[in-house]
Amino acid sequence: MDSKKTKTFYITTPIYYASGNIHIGHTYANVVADVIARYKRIRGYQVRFMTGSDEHGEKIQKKALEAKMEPKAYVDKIAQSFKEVWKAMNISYDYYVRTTDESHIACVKKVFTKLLEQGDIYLGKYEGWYCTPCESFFTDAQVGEEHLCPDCHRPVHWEQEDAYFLNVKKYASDLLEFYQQHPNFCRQDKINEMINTFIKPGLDDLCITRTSFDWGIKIDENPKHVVYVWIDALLNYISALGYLSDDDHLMKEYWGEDTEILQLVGRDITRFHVIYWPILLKALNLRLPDQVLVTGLLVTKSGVKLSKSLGNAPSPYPLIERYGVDSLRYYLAREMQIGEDGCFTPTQFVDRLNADLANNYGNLVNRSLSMINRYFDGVIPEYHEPIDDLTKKLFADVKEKLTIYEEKMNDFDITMGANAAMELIDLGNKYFDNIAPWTQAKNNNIDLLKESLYAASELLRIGSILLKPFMPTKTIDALDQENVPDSLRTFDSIKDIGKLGGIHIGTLSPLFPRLKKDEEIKFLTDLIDGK
RNA sequence: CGCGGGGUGGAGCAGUGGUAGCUCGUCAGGCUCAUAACCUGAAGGUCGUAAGUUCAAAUCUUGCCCCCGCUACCA
Repeated sequence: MDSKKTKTFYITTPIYYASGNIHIGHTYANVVADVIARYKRIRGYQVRFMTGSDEHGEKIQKKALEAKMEPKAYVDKIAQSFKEVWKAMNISYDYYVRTTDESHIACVKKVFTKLLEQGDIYLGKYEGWYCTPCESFFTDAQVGEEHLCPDCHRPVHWEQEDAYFLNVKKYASDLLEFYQQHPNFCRQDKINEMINTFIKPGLDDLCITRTSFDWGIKIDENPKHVVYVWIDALLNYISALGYLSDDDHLMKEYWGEDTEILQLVGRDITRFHVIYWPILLKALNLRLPDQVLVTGLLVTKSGVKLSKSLGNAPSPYPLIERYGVDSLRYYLAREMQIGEDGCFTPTQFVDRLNADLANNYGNLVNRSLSMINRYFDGVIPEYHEPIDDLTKKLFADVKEKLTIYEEKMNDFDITMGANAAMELIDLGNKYFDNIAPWTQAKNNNIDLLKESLYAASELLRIGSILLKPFMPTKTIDALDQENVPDSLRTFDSIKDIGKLGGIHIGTLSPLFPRLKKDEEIKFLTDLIDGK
């Protein structure tokens, strides 16, 4: 059925601003992307998964100054620290893009020149309320009626400077048409919000250069101008594919018409990815992504966004050390409803890990394999067609959950995908209770004992395969304990029921130790309240 | 009337016309293979509020109250 050509899939995360440390809010988006990337890979896609860092701008220049470092040295350090987090989080990105990469800089300059030549960029005046001591422009809303600087509270004055603008007005109608023709481009409520708030009142041309600082990409045509964040950061998605470079084979491969392109963005940067980025692509006569998936943000209980500047977001490291990376990944993927804001709370964290991972998945692995040890000296019984109705029903139910899992995952609803996998595992607990293998053993009903433990072995194998994208290491651990051969660990092998008989299982150890609720809540609360 | 999302048992959510459901928590029972786990059952909701449409509304209409996000060059 499948075409001979391998399907390609390009997935990107936001690139994070290199001004501080990564916190769990950032890790959330990358976990979502990683789960999707891993899922696509096991479904046979040729995947390119990219993340990176945005390393230019005034703020970074200031930060570097404070740290008494050259900006480049400063961002080198930050980028390195980001990569370390992604390594610790098991983020399987294929490429890490930095906006200070030579190739990126070259691409941005070429794009600027191209757009200037074709008339989509022009030189104009940028106007706004200017605070001289802060060297910053502010909007009407920011300065308020008093016309005071929102940072230092001193008076601001109306000021203008030369700046280049991107002619976005010209593309507004094209964009609206695109939205209409591609209802899956982005969630409809977000699109409506964008249309009503920004497009309908009339889009203003976007100011894309600054002269007030110089840590950025200087344009060849007028080097006192540096490219401001929009054009610089957004282009990462294609500069990293070699757009306009001598070697653009990746661009052809992953930004071609046949590629499925998924871009993850946080809700806070929706506008740039749903309005300006598509316009930029249209101006460059390039295709648009298939979908911009807006993920929610992690917020505190009172609804405040977790952020670097507020300092209210824990680092992922203590969580990884204490609970293991897979637990954190699972929690983020499962607890946060994708697309909705989610709230990191100690109670929910502990409850979720105990309920799903320790009590359900981990415990089922343990109890199933323990029985195989106890009753069959660690050898999985041979398969035969199920005789007992309960076993028949179990296999039917497994199939049903599997279908739901696929549906949800194909829609990138990883929250419900994880849920379906967990429900599949949970079938095993009810099945055991109904069959009561321990009773069958006492009654010497060996056939049913064998049938039930074989069924459980398959259930664990399938469940572990489904959970692989979420928990790449613990699922391997589970499959190792069951000693499943590599050939039966692939997604495609899920349908190969009946091949586990005769396997001598491995050494058992609890996958996820049950957490002591009070202790862990205290630990987590202290962590959030500031170390 | 700026735009949009939302108010469902203790917590988090599903549910777009026809006996109000899920997960966690709580309580009671069961089981003993397992990580004090697992299974079963129970308690607990007038579905923000007021009115309307309908044989029938959490679900449609309208008013009101409350929470949240966005409101433009702040990543």
